[in-house]
Amino acid sequence: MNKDSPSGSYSITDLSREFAVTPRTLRFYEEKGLLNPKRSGKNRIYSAGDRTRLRLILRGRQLGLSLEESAEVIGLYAPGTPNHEQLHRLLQKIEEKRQQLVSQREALDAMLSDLDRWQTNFEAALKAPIANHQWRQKV
Amino acid sequence: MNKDSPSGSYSITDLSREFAVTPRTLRFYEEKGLLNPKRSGKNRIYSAGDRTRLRLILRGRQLGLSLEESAEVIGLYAPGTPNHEQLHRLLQKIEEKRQQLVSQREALDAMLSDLDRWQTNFEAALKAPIANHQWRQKV
DNA sequence: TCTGTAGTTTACGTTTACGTAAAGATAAGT
DNA sequence: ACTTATCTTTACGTAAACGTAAACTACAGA
Repeated sequence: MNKDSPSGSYSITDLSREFAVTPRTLRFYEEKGLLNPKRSGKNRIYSAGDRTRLRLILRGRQLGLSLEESAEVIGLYAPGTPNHEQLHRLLQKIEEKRQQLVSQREALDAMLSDLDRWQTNFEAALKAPIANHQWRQKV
Repeated sequence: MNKDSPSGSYSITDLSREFAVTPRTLRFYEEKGLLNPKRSGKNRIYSAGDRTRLRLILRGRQLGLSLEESAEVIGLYAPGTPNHEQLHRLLQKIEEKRQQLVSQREALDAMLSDLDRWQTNFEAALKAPIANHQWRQKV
């Protein structure tokens, strides 16, 4: 089945291409219970829902969620009547991740300013040709 | 040696406590060539420089750098005369990480807006008590 | 002297997220 | 009919970053 089959059904290669993952990855996600494609004989046949779940999983991955965490998240999209307590847990996890991003950005900024200082020192030293080469041995 | 020993020398537990890592981690970093503490007999004795290197490593870790990448980074701080080409590589790596953070933030935003939409639907459904429970089966 | 605390080395174990190889079935193209 | 592509399952391999256990040394205090 190619890109746009009748009302959204995809082969394993369709999805693996669209999302730039290997078929192995899709089978692995299934093995872990994150996907449950129907079968046409032995062949996997993915629905539009499966495709969306995959997108969610990959979105989680991009965020640094483990597959287990992603499973928890997509579990929220599935049930007809969502659980309020689950929702709370998810929002909490999202908040954690947000904090993590903030923290990472701080690390990045610290690194960049380290680099700036170091580069400045370096350039300054270049301008004072034979001068003292003792900036700081303090690494 | 406790927290403030003569001109900065630290035991393995000093550093592991200060940075909230296990001694095992410090030995592991040494095994990987990221740290090179002096020895007092068999015992490791960390200098202020070692401590700074550790901080850099952990900063990298927070950023999601591998130890190998961190090694590359701290290699830049070490040499008396830094390498211009190395610097370029580092700046490039930093830029990559910045992009990664941007991308992660996008994923987070997408997730949050998904959640918002979903939550809105949910609340709306609650207000229309016995109404039709067919929001979207499209997961 | 006994016990506790901190240090050492060596080495195997663990988790996550797949990669990769083997061996075979099926369908399409020539 | 033969080749090629795509699919399947089963199963072992891998890399990173430590954890954990074993077995031992060294020193400090009661």
